[in-house]
Order: sequence, then structure tokens, then C-alpha cells
Amino acid sequence: MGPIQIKKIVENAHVGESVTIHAWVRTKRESKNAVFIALNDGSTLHNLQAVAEPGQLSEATLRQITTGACLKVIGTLVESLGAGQSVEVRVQEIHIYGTADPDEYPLQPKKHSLEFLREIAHLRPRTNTFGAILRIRHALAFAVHKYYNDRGFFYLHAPVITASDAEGAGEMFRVTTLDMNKPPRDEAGKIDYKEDFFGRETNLTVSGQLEGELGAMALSKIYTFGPTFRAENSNTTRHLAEFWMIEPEMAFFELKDNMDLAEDFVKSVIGYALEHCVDDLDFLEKRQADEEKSKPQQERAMPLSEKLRFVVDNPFERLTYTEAIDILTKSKPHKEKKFQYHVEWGIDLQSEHERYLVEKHFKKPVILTNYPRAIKSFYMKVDDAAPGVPGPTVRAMDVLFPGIGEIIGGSQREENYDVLLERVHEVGIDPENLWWYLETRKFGTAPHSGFGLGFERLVQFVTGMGNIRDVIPFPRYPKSAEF
RNA sequence: UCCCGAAUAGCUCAGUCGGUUAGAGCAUCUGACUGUUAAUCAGAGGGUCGCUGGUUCGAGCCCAGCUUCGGGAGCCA
Repeated sequence: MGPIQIKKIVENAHVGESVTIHAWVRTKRESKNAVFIALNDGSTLHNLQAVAEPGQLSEATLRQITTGACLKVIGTLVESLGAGQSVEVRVQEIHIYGTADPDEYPLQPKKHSLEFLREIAHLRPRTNTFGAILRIRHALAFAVHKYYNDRGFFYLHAPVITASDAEGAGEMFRVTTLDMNKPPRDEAGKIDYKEDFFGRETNLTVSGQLEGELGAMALSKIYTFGPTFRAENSNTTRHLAEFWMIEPEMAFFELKDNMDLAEDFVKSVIGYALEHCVDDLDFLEKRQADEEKSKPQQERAMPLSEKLRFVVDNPFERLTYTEAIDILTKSKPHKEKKFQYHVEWGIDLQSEHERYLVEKHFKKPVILTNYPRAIKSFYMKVDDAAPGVPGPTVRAMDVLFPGIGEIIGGSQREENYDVLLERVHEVGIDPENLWWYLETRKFGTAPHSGFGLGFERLVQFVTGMGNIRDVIPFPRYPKSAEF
């Protein structure tokens, strides 16, 4: 089916075999006795070298073989005379699918900045760096499905268009088919969404969790893996307006089970990448080392593979919010007033606090649990009062990773109808909008837990890329939806 | 949205105290050389110094506003 991929040839070459390669030109070098063409079809980081005799190709053909052009190369696999590769293709025939005018084609055989490549996102997958990132991204997505499938979870497809904005996870993108220039008005002069496609206000989802819970209340263990949307005006290296989220939801799981799953899951998918993306990770590791040459030794990050190995091999540090506050109040930066934000029980931890815990104090991933009820969502299960804890807490957990902060947020859910309803009122949500969610607590309620993992943050961690916009093919963020 | 920084050749950047004709490396093109590895060597072409206005005899350089980009913060995953 289809042409042979360069990956297959590089991995398992049969010298003497006739092959037809379809690929893009990375570089061409001409010498007296041979023309060398480095071909890449994206199946692997490695190029395949095609070799032709100078007189073999017409002047016109030769001129059109430039960086970026797409070729069909028919030839024979031979052992390479050169040092850089073991096999190469001895060219019999070359057909040019598409040329790439060197005066216009923006990708040159040289190093480009990530900022520049962001401006040509339609072509950046053709670079080594983005090829590696996209292949790793694929491997991680596959590993996610494999992980849950192997453990009896069902892939539940949560809706992308929703009518509930109950989770309060962020600003939403409105979905409408109304004519923006003359929307229908009701008697009060307000836009009448009864006239809209769904007969009500609808938005793009900010989370599949609530629907995920419905699934778990029937299938026991489900996960969602889909796009989510936040219309926040976030301009950071860790946020996207459109990102992919993985949200497992498990009936009969308490907070501890939830933590165990989260830790095992993250370790497992990272382990999968370590095993299956050796070349690409190796390339990104070298790239990172190259980038950091100018930095002083102590500021350099751990080599990529070492960092990943470390996460896979070591238990995450688990502690409660209350214990974390205790550590922070006793910390040097707090005593020396180096923290920009004040630390006391009840605050929402700021990046600087999370970074201190993860990067300075424990120097490993951290799972924080049992946050104050007041700073967490309404659906989290309220804790029993505990000695030494200043206020009410909920069974929440956040997994914090070095460099990227919160990679997972989750909780045990409140399964008691009355308590949940009370919380709904407390935070000012109209229960009418959530009647279907509340009914799960009315009919055969059960303890259950789940979490959400930002897929791009995982890819960011595994690839070591500093900006989340570089780990998704077509990033969406404020003022940017060009590609 | 807030704070900080940047914007000069296709790309990455340098440009001294405000001074007369704006530079380098890479890329491109031409030539030489070569089983080459992002080849090497020589040469050539390539610029509205982000935009608007101001200060000045004179602005790439100073000032103001705007735009875009980057880093950090907030919001979060």
C-alpha cells in the first residue's frame, strides 16, 4: 500500500533491491562524478541519499532539484561509498513532482529560529526539529490510547459544542449561526438565542469532564482525548486557545487511586516515548545542548533523556497543600521576602511557589493534594475536617512538573447530591443548567475520581521545547489563527 | 491584560559619541574543486534600518505614539 517509506529502508535495507522513493529534497551537492541528493519523506529524522551520475540527468532537471522540491526517485539500493550512511539509492530515473524556487522557498539548509518558523507554520513540519516533535507527539497520543485500552478504559467522545459553562474553567468561544450584522432581538432588546441553531447559547467546550463523569457512571472507567478551547487572553509559553486534553474518569476511585493512576500514566507514556522515539529524542537533546552552549554550566538544563529517565524512575513527591504552605513559609525566599506573592494558608499557589517546591525543594515532580475548598471547583469532594488544617479542604490533586508547572489537575468528585447542590448554589451556578449532571448523584451515585492532562504540556515536557506553540502543528493563541 | 526587552539583507545578527557611501556570517546565483554529508574556496547580486510623527545643520542611533514579535506575570491544562 503506497510507496515504501524511507524509515523502512534505513532500518532494514536490502542491498540490490529496486525502490521508488517519494520525498522532498533537503540538500543537493554536485561533484564531478556524482550528484548527491538528501531526501526526506518525514517518516524518520534520517535522510536517504540518492546518487546520480552528472550526465545522467538533464540540465533542466538538475536545476530544478533544489531544497524543498518534491521528487519521485526510481533506483537501486546500494552500499554507500561515503561515510555518512550505509546505504544509498543509485538513481535510474527522477521525476519532479513539484519544484521549489530557491528565491522564494523560505527554508534554507541552515538553522532557523523557532520564532521565524512560527511565521511559516505551513512549512515548518519539513524541518528536522518539527518533524521530530510531530513524530513524538504522535507517539505520545498513541501511547495514551494504548495505556487506557490496556487497562480496560473506554474512549468516550465528549462533545465539542456545549451549552454548559458550568465548570468555570475559563472564558468560552461562542458558537452561533446568527447573522452578526442583524441578530434577532427579544422584547427586551437582547440577542434572542432561541432563534440560534441550537435554540440556546452554545460554546466550544472548555473541558470534557462533566460528560466524562456521565460516562464513568455507566462504563466505570473512561477517558476523553479531544480538543478544548479557552478564550482567555493568555500570552504565555504554556497556554493555547485550542489545546488537547486527556481526561480519565473512574468510578470507585478515591483520591489515592486517582494519584496512583496519574503518576503511573504519565510515567508510562513518557516511557513509551523513550523506547520508541530514540532518534528524535536524541536529535532534540543535541539541539537543546547546542542552544545552551552559551549559558553558564549551572543554568543548563539536564539532558533531555536523563530528565525523562529521572521522571520515569523516581516516585513523585506527594504532600498536602497545608504541608506545602508550611514548607513555603519556612523557605528562604519567603523569609527574605523574595516571593512576589505573599504566602499564607488559603492563597492560590502562584507559579513562583510551585516552582520553588518542584525545582528547588524537592527537585522532582510533585503531587499536591487537599487544597482549600474556597479556591477549587464546585464538583470536588469536600474533605472531613482534619487536625492542624486551618480551613475546609477538598480532595483535589495537582501534578506539578519542573519547567511547565501544572501538567495535571484532578480530584475525587463530590458524589453526595445534597452537598453538591449546596456547592452549586454557593458558587452561583444555576442548577437548571446542570440538571443532567446533578442527576448522576440522584440515581445510583458512586464515589469517583478523575483528572485532566494538558496534552501539549506533556509534549512540551517530553520534547524539551520551551514554547507550547511549537509542540502543536497549528497553534491558536490571541491574534493568531493564520494556519 | 500588566511588566520588561526587541524590530537593520531571504535568515541570524553587528552597527562605537548622532556625522557624510549601512556591515558580517549563512542562504541564493556564477565560477573553481571535490564520493559529497547543512561540503570547501573565490566572486556577484541583494537594504523604504517595523510604521507615523518629533528633536536636530544632520537620525539606523535620541524622544513620543502605534504595530508586531519575544521573555516574565496573571488566568489555567
